Amino acid sequence: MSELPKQYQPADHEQRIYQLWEENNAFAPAAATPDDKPPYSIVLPPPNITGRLHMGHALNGTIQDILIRYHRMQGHPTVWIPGTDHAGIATQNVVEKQLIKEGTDRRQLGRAKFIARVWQWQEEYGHAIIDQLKKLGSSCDWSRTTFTMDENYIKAVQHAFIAYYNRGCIYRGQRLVNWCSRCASVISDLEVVHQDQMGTLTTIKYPLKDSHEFISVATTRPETMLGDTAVAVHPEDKRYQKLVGKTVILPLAHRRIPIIADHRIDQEFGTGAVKITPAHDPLDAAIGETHQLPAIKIIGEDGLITNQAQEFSGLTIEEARLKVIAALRAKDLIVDQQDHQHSVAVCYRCGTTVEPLISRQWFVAMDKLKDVALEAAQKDALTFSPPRWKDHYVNWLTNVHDWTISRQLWWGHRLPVWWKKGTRGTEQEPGSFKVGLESPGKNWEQDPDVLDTWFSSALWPLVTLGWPDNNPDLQRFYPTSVLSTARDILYLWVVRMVFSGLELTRGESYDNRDFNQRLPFKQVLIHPTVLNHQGKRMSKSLGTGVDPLELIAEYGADATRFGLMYQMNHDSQAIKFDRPAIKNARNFANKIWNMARFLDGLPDQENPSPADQWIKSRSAKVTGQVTSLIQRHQLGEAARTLYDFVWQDYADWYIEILKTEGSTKVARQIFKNILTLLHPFMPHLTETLWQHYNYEGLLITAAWPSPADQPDDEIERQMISDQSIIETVRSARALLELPPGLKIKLHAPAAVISNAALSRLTNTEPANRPTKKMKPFPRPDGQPVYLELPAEAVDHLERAKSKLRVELAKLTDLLTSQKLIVENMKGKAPAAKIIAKERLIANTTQKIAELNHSLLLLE
RNA sequence: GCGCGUGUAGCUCAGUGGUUAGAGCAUCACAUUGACAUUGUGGGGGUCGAAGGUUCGAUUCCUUCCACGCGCACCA
Repeated sequence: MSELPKQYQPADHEQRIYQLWEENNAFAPAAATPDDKPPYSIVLPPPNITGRLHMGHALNGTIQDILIRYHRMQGHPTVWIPGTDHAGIATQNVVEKQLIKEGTDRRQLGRAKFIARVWQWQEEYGHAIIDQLKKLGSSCDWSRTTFTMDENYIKAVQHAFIAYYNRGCIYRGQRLVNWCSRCASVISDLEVVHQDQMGTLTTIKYPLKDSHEFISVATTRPETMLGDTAVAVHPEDKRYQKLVGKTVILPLAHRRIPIIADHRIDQEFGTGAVKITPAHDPLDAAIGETHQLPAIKIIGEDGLITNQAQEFSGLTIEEARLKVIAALRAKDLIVDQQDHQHSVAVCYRCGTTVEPLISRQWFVAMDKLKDVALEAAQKDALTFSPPRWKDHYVNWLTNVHDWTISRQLWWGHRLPVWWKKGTRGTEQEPGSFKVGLESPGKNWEQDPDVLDTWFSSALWPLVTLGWPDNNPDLQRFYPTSVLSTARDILYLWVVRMVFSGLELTRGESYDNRDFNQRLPFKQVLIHPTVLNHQGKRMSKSLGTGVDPLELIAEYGADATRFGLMYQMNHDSQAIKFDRPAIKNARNFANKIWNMARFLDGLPDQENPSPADQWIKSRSAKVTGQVTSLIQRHQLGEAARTLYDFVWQDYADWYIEILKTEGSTKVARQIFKNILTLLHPFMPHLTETLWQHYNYEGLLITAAWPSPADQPDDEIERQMISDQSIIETVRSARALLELPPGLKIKLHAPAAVISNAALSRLTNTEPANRPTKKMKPFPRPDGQPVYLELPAEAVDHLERAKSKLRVELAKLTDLLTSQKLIVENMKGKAPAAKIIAKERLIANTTQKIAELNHSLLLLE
């Protein structure tokens, strides 16, 4: 056995250990299970190829790796499947920016060359984040690494589209959608975020036909009046009831539009009368549908005013707004303009204001898919941790709208849709396409659109396991065991995986799986968001981020992992990142390292002590607790339990006692158990030491311990009592300013710790009985330890006395109030409670007597 | 606007209807040339966000309010 260096230097071991695991194929699932344990599987949420490892990845990676390593050690055939997402818009943006720097753009390049450029980019940079995950120690089965644009993935996506289409779950329709003019694409409702902005609320007079009267409407978007097809009021609005059914002449456009009544109008807002623009506003579209109003599209996909609006045609929205207001003002039709705060829809990728407009797109019909996904949650076949996320899931799915899945981008999955040449986008459109893998023939061309990135991500657990083939992997590892993710993609991704999985594994080809077997995963773990120390979002642009790679370089992967876990509470929504916690975890790693060095240097010693029994009991208890905590996904609590056990019980107490007495065999056995329990949290350090000791095989595939001994509550109680002796002596020594080197006499009866050890830990000499020269110092339970003090210490004795008097006063007050409470309790509280309280009073009374006695002897 | 979460020591967080509310970090004092200064020991530090209510008793349960965070929403 070689000698360990004085400090644990992560950089000297991490890479070497990781290679050792890879060389031994340790990340692959075990083939057979002697005791028939069920398979355990997790799919890694695929990071975007444009991404760089951030704290969220580091946290989620650690959580998943702990679960994977724990189950692997428990003997389950375990697999963690990694991969990356092609991230349509994000990646296209990155490459487009590159092109702009080169002085060109994608349109000049053309579609085929542009796609080639994206692939080139992907090959060069797309694996960066995977390499970074390895640095964390992630034990993914890299042989299964999947990219959402792999050949088989592309096939699977098309297969899914076709299956959905054939079952009526995908349709092409003309509807109001969100248009991002910068991305030049439609985006789904979930890709829109709302931002509060200051704008202007303009009130405009609309003249009534055959009258000199007006009806005034308020709007933040005057330019859309060009597309108005009605004015709406609330049916019960007394101001307008007599106008309902009349006609107004729409200024500028000179069209006749009706005044209608609809209960969705808010009488309180503005003038209570609203202009209705069905082609460019969601509420107006809904009202338009009810009242069968025409929709006039006055804003096009290019973000410019269409030729539906004569002299405004070709203007940008801002230009049109100014021109409309000027024209209205010229006709004296503006009543007033006020500052107004309202929320504006913007694209979550680029922040561009989203334009609602009517467009023909492809949609997933959610009505057909949501019910079974809801049922899964309601019947708890799918569970959430923390459980409150179930409500969010149910609520969102209950109110879900159809999902717009086509995108007018170039980078992504092409739709398996074929058009008769020249028919797409024309009035003859319906019926002029076919859906299928192959082109129907010469005169057909493939739809140029691509699918929403989330459409392919939604198939992730399926395709990574071989779907659409019902192959052995799918049979073995599907449904996966848990899905761990951040909350911000619950709707974008998690929900969509659930209904996709449920729908696409139906039927004979999949052994007529029942409902539970069709879910992509059984449990959803929503981990906290890592915020910076001020509780603000970590953001690269604001410079408020912490780079996990930098932490790994400075403190090591294990410290980064353990420090994160130590801070985490799985039920809370945030972690305010605390760098000292990572440093502390680094110190912890070093502490363990030095415990190993100490054991290495320790000659074998069989000098049995009750302390051996005590540490065995503690170890057994902690083994049980940690197992149960991991099982319940309470990883933060598990880390803290281990930390306390290792540093306090094992290092500070047991090893210190071992310097006097005890069994090195027991010490080594417990240390081995510690390495095993700690392995999921600190894999490199523990494996390094495991190899150092030449233990059998690799720790990564070693068996998870079950408690080797019965916890012994009695000995643990005795040990706590013994510890209080030592603490009381140390406290007294500090209080009386006794020189640390000075040996004094001590009398105190200990049960677990021998006199020799006691003597060493307190720097005292044992005395068999209290002599007259000895002074009593009460322990927390009131029982005294006796110390024989040197002459100079007696000067400080007054301190001990006054401390004791303060303590006595407090206890006397406590006793009085306790007696009062128990009087009040009589006849009101349950008998058992009263008895417990009375016992407490007896204890307090006895303790007061003990302290009084001590005080008397001190005087 | 509706909903969810959080508020406990200087900081980050545990915890509990009933004894004197805990930990880590930070801080202060002391120690240390044999596992470890990435160490050890001891100390100081909190009217548990505010106000009401339920209860013999509330930091804990309920209500309201305040602050912060996060969702959802068709406020034209």
